[in-house]
Amino acid sequence: MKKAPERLRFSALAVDAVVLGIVDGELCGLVSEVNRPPYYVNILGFLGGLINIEENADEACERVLYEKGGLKNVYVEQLYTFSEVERDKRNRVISVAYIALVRPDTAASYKFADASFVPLKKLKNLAYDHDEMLQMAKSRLQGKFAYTNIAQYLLPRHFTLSELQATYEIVLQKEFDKRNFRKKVLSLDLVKETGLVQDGVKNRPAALYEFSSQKIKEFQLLT
Amino acid sequence: MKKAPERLRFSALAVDAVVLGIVDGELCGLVSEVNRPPYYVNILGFLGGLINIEENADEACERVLYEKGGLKNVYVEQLYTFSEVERDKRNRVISVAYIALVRPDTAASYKFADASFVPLKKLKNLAYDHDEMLQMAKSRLQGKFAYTNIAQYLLPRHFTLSELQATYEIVLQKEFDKRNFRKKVLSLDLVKETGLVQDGVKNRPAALYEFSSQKIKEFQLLT
DNA sequence: GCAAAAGTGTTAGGTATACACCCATGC
DNA sequence: GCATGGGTGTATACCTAACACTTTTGC
Repeated sequence: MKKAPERLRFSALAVDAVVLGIVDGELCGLVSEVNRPPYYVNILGFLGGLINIEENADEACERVLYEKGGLKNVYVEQLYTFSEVERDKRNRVISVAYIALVRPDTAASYKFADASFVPLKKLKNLAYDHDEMLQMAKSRLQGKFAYTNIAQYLLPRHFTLSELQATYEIVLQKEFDKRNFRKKVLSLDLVKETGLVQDGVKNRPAALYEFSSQKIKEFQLLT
Repeated sequence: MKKAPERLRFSALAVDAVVLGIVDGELCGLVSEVNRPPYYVNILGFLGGLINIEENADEACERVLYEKGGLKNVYVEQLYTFSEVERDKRNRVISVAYIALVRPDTAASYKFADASFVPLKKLKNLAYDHDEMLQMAKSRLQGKFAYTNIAQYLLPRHFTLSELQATYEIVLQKEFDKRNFRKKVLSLDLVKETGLVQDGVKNRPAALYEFSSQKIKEFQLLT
């Protein structure tokens, strides 16, 4: 593979990953300290890194998630490409942004370098154009929650219907009626019983469910 | 604005535009001959071009649409970024793809260099990864038709409800009941009457409507 | 008066919403 | 036995889907 001719190669290419997960009932984003003097110091930003010559953007994202976040096998999807000329004040950098979703076990016990999960409502004044990235990631997630089974990537493999409902309520910022919610997810075949029940809880143990399909599938709106 | 350091600048950056419009009751894409020996000869592809150092991807797309397609003031939205290492066999090129929509007057009388509107079902074996781009553009358009007022960009400013219905049927490849369709679009306030009627038709003239909002707005699903 | 497309209402079935109490378990 | 969250049914309003005939115009 040849490089492009010199005059056409003015920009670096990066990926940024908006990693989302639920911690203590709140939707959180994974951020770390950005330290790029003189413009970006004492400021938070999402994980990001440059694309290498031998990889595509998806592969770069996967690598960055592992190298900078210690994350492997997480759900990712491309979000949007940010290309404002001055989006990085130091150099021209075009960034392909991704959304990644992690399950609660990963998010709750997260420990890697200086990266940490911070509730979205505390994520303001991030580095570069990461505020905009976050807004877009949030709307995209909410959109997909309504008509796909993407919620599975924010839940453990087995979960109770109350946990599922809580996940929807946290992401969509909206409450659901317990009975109607259950009827809906069951009638859509979104989830199915595992036959297992909770263990070690101090109240009546709930039945454990799993998603019917591991693949992203489209459903009717959960408004 | 400095360029990025040399070792980080291996790729050219391009935009490609999947321009869609309806001609003779068919959804068509705007393609032109690609002539890039030795790999891409006698083959069709969407309009595309390189991003310049002083512009962002949206601006590059707008410029390419004008320079290579003679198009101005058309609706555009970013679709997806294609970054496979070998997507262009000559050089490493990462491309930010866009969807653009043109109104029937533009599409029907289109004439610019060798570009032309070709029905989607005839667009096979396009250059680069443009087949994949087209599939993605088509699904995106169908998705947005179902829950936004994006249809306005494929219609004239004033249109009859039958034309609106035909547009939905062409894009979604699905027939609607005339009475139910009308009830739906009116109850959603998707469109409103202009008070005008058709002129010069040899049957009963239909009332002309316009979209209630010029901005992209979300609605309930038109399934 | 005929051809062509416009325009219009009703019914039935299904989906969405609102709402309150009993159940199983651990302590 | 009490505190905690689990689990369940019904009635109503609303929305969707199916369906056919009359109206207006140009020629």
